[in-house]
Formats: sequence, structure tokens, C-alpha cells
Amino acid sequence: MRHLETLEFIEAIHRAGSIRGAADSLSLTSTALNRRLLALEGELGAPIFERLPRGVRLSPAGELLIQHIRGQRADLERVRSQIADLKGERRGHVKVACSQALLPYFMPREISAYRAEHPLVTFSVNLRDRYRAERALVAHEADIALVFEPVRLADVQVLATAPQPVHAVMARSHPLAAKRVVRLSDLAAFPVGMPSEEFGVRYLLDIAMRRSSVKLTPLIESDSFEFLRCYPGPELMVTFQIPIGLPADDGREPIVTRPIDTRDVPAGLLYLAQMRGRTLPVAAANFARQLARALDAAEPKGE
Amino acid sequence: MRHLETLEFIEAIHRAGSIRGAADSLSLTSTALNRRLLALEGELGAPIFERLPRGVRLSPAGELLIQHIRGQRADLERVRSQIADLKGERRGHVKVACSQALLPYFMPREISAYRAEHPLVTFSVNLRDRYRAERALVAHEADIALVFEPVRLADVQVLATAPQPVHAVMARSHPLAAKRVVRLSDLAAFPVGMPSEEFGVRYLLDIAMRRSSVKLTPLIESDSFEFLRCYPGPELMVTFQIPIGLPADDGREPIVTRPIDTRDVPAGLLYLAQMRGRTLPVAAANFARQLARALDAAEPKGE
DNA sequence: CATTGTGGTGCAGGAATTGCAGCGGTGACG
DNA sequence: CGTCACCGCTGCAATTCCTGCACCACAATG
Repeated sequence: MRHLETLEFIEAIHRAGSIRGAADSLSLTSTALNRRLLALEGELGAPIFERLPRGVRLSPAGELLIQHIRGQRADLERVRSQIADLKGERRGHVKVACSQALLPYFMPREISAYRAEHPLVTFSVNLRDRYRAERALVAHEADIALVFEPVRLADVQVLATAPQPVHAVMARSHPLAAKRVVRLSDLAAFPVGMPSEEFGVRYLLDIAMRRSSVKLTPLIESDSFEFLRCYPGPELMVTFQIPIGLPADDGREPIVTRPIDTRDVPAGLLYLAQMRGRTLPVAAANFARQLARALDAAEPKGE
Repeated sequence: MRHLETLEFIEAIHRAGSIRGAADSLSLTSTALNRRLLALEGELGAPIFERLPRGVRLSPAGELLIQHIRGQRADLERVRSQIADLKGERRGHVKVACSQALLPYFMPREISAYRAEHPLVTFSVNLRDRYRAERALVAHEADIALVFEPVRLADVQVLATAPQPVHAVMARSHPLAAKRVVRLSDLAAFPVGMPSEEFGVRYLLDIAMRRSSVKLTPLIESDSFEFLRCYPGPELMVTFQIPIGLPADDGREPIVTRPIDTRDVPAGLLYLAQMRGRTLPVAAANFARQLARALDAAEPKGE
């Protein structure tokens, strides 16, 4: 789309941090790029970048402009997708930002289900913790976000929610595996694998620990649930996960999961969200609708 | 702004109804315009206009595109205004769509008050009945709308409301001028000047008449409140208006106004609104805030 | 003090856009 | 039924606009 070229260039300069650097990445001369920037600043009546000795940095006006640019591109993308839609071509691209728990089972299943009906739709799935998922929505880096226990919900519109009680994850041979529901005090006797602080599960556990004065002993802290789950079991270590990030227990898995009593650790909420006020492209809107249905259906699951 | 040029051209073609016609109004050749249109349609992958023997007409894809164009231009305008704002230049342009009652007193007073503090801000004030005011918001022809008893409020965000009881307007010598409050049944004895059907006041009166079985005898129906008010008084004619459209009664005006009992005709609501989800330009947002304050302050007025 | 990076500028070549003339087609009108 | 006017569209030449090279001034770096 030609008329957004200059605006794309601005964003490239922002990314590269210098005009010459951006020019290289765009296969252009710095001259041409510089000229375009100067022309745009002229029309705008204000500098878009502050000139520094080692490059450029966005001015306040530039911050405004870059946000506008992202919005324009996203809206154009929406129009293109709607036009393609009314031509009958069910193609498109959906950008999803989600928490780690969604990656192993939920998202693959949902995406493959969607693609079974719309094979021309492609996907980007990016792992974003609860802070960055919301920023990704606002920066138009993602169309929809699926995030556990989001931080602040400004500029974000909630499409659906699903309660997710925290589960304890352990080896099948673990003593606690005999219980149907695990109390927080049960866990104090065993070493635990703690998710790091950016995760919603950790957030809920920290609250619970402050409230109940039960102290868990973190053997390992990691930002990878997969690592925590796979850490060898002889240590009797327990880790945590929410149901949507757990496989169906078919009796053969080497690990088992037990819900933690919600009187000790309240159930968190999984949020499906988009940027407030934005009209999503057709494919993204349809996929979001499917996800919302899936979350509603999964609600009585919990084990 | 160069990068919106092509999109502006599309809108010009839409307005003119033909490529050659638009080319003339743009001081261009039909060749150039046609080429641009074809290029854009190529990039978009779908025709924007249906080709008719006597010109062109928007295709469904074009309808989508033209809405996108208007949104982009309005958003760019917002960015420009915000940039000008942070440069300290308090300039800008505010487009207001409002009901007739606001034109004689309220809008002039508010605009001149605003311009006293921001002399670089200019205004467009357009009369739009309650149907068309909302459409003007959606089409980005107006930033804010001030409308009495709006029709449907979809795609419109309400910023403030003010109740406006309907008043009877009559000559100072009129028999009913002796009363402090007028009942609907009082009016049956006199000829009335009716506002035409597109007005909110008429809407309220029609409802009241259906409900109370009191029949008013419309001597004159007009779409001009000014005409109705100025129609010579010997006929003892009564007409209607809401307080915000009435001058302050200083005892010297040849006409007087009396509120109609709200048990007969319920008070209507004056709505200050903008398009849902839109971020207004700085000047428009500030002016809207002032209007909201003015409406709140005017509430206990009513005579 | 030289080197290396930055943004900015004059000038010439080149690419993209424009305008002119003309084609084929359709509806209005005498 | 022929004429006319208007429509969208296209080949070719002119022009305009944009690009790229060489170069400048400047600041940080070593």
C-alpha cells in the first residue's frame, strides 16, 4: 500500500534508532529517507525525532505519530480482510499474544480446529506475559490476547473470561497424589518449583502465602513451566499450573495434577481481550468468537 | 498530507459520481485520476467502484474503504491537533452538529466564551436534525453533536445530558401568560404553531397528545422555530421551544414563555455526544468538556 | 588528533506520474 | 435510426518528483 510507505519508514527509523541504519534495512539511501522525514516533519510542523549525536530518538510528537501509524496500518489491514471476506476468500492472518499456559494444549487445539474450517488463515502466536500482552494489543502487535490474571485493563476490552483454579503438579508417585484436593498447608512439607514473578499463578500464590502465613520452600524458580514440569521427580518437588495448561489425565502420564483448595488459593481468571474500540479483522474476530465459546465450554472442566 | 491524497481522490470520485467529474473538481485530468483508481484497485484486489454507463458507483468494498478513509483523515487530524497542542499553539477546528434550539443563544455564547480563551480555534456549526446529527458523527462530518431527543444511539457515545422541559411560547398579552405553568388542556383552546416532525419537541408533543387525548389545532407547521416565534401574535397562537433555545426573560421581550406541566409533556433530554470509540482532537475535546459543564450548570434553570 | 559515526545539502540521472489524443461503448434526443 | 454527449480506459511523450552520489559540519571515541 503505497500511501503508508512514508509512515512505515518512520517506524523503521524508530526501530533502527538512526536514519542511516533504517535506510540500510530498507535497501534505501540515507538521503532518500532523510528527505522523506524532513518533508513529513515540514508538513506536520513539528520534528518527529530529536536529533542526537549518535542517532535519533522519538520526540513527543513522534510518539503520537507512531501510535497513529500503527492504528492506521491495523485499520487498513481490517479493511483488506473485510474486502477479502466479501469476495469469499476466507484468508487472513491472526496475531495472538498469550500466556505460557495456553501454548502446549489449548492454542494448538483451537488453531487447528479453526484452520480445519478456514485453511487460508494463518497465525502468529507470541508468548507475552501479562504485562506485555496488554502492551502488544495497544501497539497493534497482536489482535487478541489470552492472558491469565491481567494487570491493568485500561485500553483493553474483555471478550470472555474463564475461572482457572490453580493446580498442583507432581509425579504420580508423590504422596500428595493420593488426595483429591490439595491444601496449601500440605504443600509446606515439600519443595516447590516456583514460576517467576511475571506469571499470574505466582501472583496468586504470593497473595495466598501472605494471607495464610504458610511458607513454601522454593527449590527452583523458573520462567518455563515446561522446565518445571519436566524437572526430575525423585525430589518430590511440586509445581503449579492452571487446568488449561494441563494435558487430559489418561492415567498414563508420569505426572498428575490436583486442584489446590480454592479456600487457600483463589481461582484466577483467564481473560480473552482485544484493544478497546478497535474493529478486528474478519479472521481475528471469528477466531476470537471461537475462543470465547471454547472458554465457556471449558468452564466446568477444572480437572 | 501526501499519503492520503489517493484516498481523498476516491472520496472525490464518490462525491462527483464519475471519474471525469471528480477530475475536473480536483484540477486534474481524468487520465491521472483513472490511473490512480486502477492502481489502488489493483493493490486492494477488488474493484472500489461499479462501472455504470453514466459514471461509477461505490461497490461494497468501496463502502468499506470510504469509511476507512474518513476515519483515517479524522485520526490524522486528531494527531495534528495534539501535536499543535504540545507545541503550545492552541489552534484547531471544531465541527459541531446541533439541533435548531441551540443556534440562537446557547452555541453563540459558548463558542464566544471558548474563543475568548483560545482565539486560534475556529468552528463549524451545522444544523442537523436528530436523525442526521448522528449520521454526521459517524461520517466524521462533525466532531461533537448536541441534539434534543436523539433517535438511536448506536455508534454514539453520550458525554452529557440535560433535561429540557418543553415550554409554551406566546405573546406577552396572551391569556395563558398569566399562568406560571401551562397544562396541555389549556392549550387546546388556542391555535398552535407546530414544529415539523423531525424535531424532538414535536416528538414529545405527539406522544403527549396520543396519551391524553387532548387535540391541539395546528395553525401552522414549520421547520423554523424562528419563524414560528416571530409569527404575528394577534392570532393568540402558541408555539413551543425548550429553555436552552429561549432568551432570558428580562420583562421587555414581546414574547413570554411558560413551562408546560411535565405531567402532561415529559421533559426531553438534550444529549451531548461524540462518535463511539473516537479520540477527539484537542480543541474539540476541550470544547466538549466546556459544553458538558455548561449543561450541568444549566440544569436547574428551566425558567 | 585521526577515525567513525551521525544528520543534512547541491546536483545530476532516473523513475513514476501526468496530460494529450484517441478508442469502444451506452444512453438521451431529435 | 442517426447523432451527440458522456462515460471509462489506453498508448505515447513530457514533466515532475524522487533517488543516489559526493560532500559538509558536527560530536563522540580511541
